[in-house]
Amino acid sequence: MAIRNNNKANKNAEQPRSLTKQYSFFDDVYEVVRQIPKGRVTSYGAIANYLGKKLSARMVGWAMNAAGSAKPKVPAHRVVNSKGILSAKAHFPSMEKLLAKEKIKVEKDKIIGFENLFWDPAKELTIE
DNA sequence: AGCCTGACTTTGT
DNA sequence: GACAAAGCCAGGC
Repeated sequence: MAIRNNNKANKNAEQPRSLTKQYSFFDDVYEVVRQIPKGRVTSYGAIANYLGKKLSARMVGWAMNAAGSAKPKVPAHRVVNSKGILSAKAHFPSMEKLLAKEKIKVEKDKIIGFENLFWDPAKELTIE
């Protein structure tokens, strides 16, 4: 499918995990999510894939759960599942409204023109 | 340490 | 196209 992206050259993530601070895989997720351009969306799988595919898409969703408590705002509303459905809406009801502000049309919890608005970090961010 | 859960994805029936 | 099952790995208890 068009959405899938078996990128394998992303092992060398540019995210420094060292430093004195505690590093979490969550931080990577937040960072990627924040890179999502306004008016565009991506999927959990795409993010997981970008972070190294070793991870699973569930972790991204799990990270989003904590994202609500993240200090910098994380546009979790721009992250949906592979079908373009607002699966996160159940935990983040305001996302539909936020999407509307970005001119993203949603019908029955599904993003209209999802494939067109899809933003794949592994592709768009040009990994090295 | 061990078991359960989860904002997912893919594959098979 | 709808439903079921398995794989995924980090956190919470």
